[in-house]
Amino acid sequence: MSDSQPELPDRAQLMLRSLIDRYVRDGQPVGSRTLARDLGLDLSPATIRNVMSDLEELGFISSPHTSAGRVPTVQGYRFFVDTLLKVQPLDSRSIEQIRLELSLDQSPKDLVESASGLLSGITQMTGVVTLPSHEHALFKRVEFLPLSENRVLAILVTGEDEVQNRMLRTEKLHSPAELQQASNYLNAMFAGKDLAEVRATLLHEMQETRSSMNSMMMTAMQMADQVLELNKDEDFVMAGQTNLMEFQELCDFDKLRKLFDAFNQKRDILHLLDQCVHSDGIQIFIGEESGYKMLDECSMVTAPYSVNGEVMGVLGVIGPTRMAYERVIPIVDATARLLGAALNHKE
Amino acid sequence: MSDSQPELPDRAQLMLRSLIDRYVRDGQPVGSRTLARDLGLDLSPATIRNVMSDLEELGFISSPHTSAGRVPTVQGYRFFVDTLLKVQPLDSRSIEQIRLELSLDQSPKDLVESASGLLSGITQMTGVVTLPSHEHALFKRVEFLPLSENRVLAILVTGEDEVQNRMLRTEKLHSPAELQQASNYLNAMFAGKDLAEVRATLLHEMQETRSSMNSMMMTAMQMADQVLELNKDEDFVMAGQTNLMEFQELCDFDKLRKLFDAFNQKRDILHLLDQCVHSDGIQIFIGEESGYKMLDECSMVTAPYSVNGEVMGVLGVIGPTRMAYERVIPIVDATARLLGAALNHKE
DNA sequence: TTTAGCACTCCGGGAGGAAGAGTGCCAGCC
DNA sequence: GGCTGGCACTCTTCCTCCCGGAGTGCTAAA
Repeated sequence: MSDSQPELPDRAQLMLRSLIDRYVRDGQPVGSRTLARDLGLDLSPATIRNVMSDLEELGFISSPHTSAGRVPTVQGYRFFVDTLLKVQPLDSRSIEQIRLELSLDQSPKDLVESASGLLSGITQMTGVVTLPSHEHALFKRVEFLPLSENRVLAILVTGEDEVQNRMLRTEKLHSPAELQQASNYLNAMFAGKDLAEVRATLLHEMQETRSSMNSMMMTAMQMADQVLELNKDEDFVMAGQTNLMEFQELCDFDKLRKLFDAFNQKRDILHLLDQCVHSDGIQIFIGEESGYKMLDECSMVTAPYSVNGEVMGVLGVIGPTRMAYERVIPIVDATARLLGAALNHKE
Repeated sequence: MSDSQPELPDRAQLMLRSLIDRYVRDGQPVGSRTLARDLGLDLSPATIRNVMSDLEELGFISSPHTSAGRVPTVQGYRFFVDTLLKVQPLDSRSIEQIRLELSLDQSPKDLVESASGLLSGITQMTGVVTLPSHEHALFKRVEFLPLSENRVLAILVTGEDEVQNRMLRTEKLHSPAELQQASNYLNAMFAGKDLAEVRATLLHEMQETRSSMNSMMMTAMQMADQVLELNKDEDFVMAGQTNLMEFQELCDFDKLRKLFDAFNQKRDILHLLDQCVHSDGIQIFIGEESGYKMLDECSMVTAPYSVNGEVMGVLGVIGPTRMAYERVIPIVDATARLLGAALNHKE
């Protein structure tokens, strides 16, 4: 499949390109006459029809019914995106707009909100941004505060003063002094280390040196383990869901409902975004490619964003399959870079 | 107006009631024949028509067009809700379901999520619950953690171990010992007091005794003030927005979009909910009564929920004007009580 | 290889008509 | 005076039919 059409004639490529352009703009099936005009070459509709027929044979376009022009198929979009598309960099004005918006003094959480707002605002589709992962943040310190009964509040400070708290339930009551000792011990041991590494060390230590640990160390270890355990919960932020209601191809209450439900559920979307974390660079799911029915008529363009070379999360845009990929891709790309940069200034 | 029809004949009331019942069930304009059958009395459609004509005159019902039966107006619903409705308590099975769901060990935030989920699940409409106000929580203790530069992390523990943190920026660097001193001072001074009261005392002290304070006290006061300052942000949680897509009367993309946008915006909804905080008991906005265009075809049934007699927030249901008020009201009512109770167990 | 011509197909919209639902009003009945 | 049957009228909804437009595929010729 991958190399059975390495030599799709230039003219056919040009036509596919032109057809997609046109279809993206109008949302109407494109006929041979229209295409002939758009193309600018001096070809008659009849000629165009022949080539279109070839393109249909190859599965790049299809017609909704006998007399209705052609529409790109998923494979058509795929070919277009993979080999026809030349992504031009985003114009500097838009870049400045994004940079400006993200340069305001904001917490990481707010930055992420801004980014998704920007994505949806600029593209008029739905923006989505995962919260930055803490997995590889640096352990700075941990403090334990005794609460009532056998509950302890753990405060974990990471990286450049990101704070998380966890409520722990301990088996026995600990005095403030004990807790202080435990945190001192942990802080001395782990300060400046990568959280994932801390966790690994922790597990290892608890297995290997269990017998030789005194009870304070043991307590400290167990509590630290509890603190880090919950550290993997992922989440994302969305904006502009309702923008999707403006696209006729999605104007079906049933489909739309399934889509919105999936947005609220978060699970499936999260799973999809997860798949994009490790594809360094732009990742695109077109229509059914995502594997989720509710996204059958949608595409998703994503890019990971990173700080200091470490991937922190993913952001992207969800819209109808018929979207202006060459416009969306640079937007997503730029936003990812600029969000990374903005987060870096924080850290 | 209010007493020009104190004496709407019983039969007319019965008919209005019956008509609304029917309309709520079917969503179709109700004709005289149908109503005659529903009513059970031995009256001919012609008689019914006469009374309907009166009800129309009074503004309680109206007909979409000449030959289409009648539909309740907002005033019709209002009259129904205010004087015709007898709210029967919720059946014990549903109550148990709610109680059970809310009795799981959850944080207040999770409880609120559960409550809105329950509201939307049971009613098949949209559930909304404000987060419990912290304004009158009890001050338990505060801790300050020095971070880098001149930033300090303040941890405020209230009530029964609710934790909030705030990042403070202080003018000068404080040593850990100073911070410890400050928190000791504040904890000794305010433990067990109401947050609002703490705030008031704080402001008062800072004005009155400024000159006689030593710098440590001053610092402590200022930081405490900063901590409490941000304590008023309100927010709510929604569930089941998409349920509204199942109602034909809302199946207009434009209206639906405006509605969903308002849900995401939060501002207007929050404002509406705010109005319901102090109406002790069920509050109902029918159609345009809310004053917001996007809710013109919707109604909202709310009830405040409280802990120990102190109102903590509001919850409610948003659905089409044509909703089964006598079913929804007890659900909202019961959920409010049970949420209050569940939060009380926490506190 | 390209093109003009032609027959064919299918969608969309408008016209027309029939059926159904409901109304208002009137005249008669209890 | 209230209730009822009857009747004419209105308005929506749905179906069908039909036509025009758009676009196709095929063929034959340049």
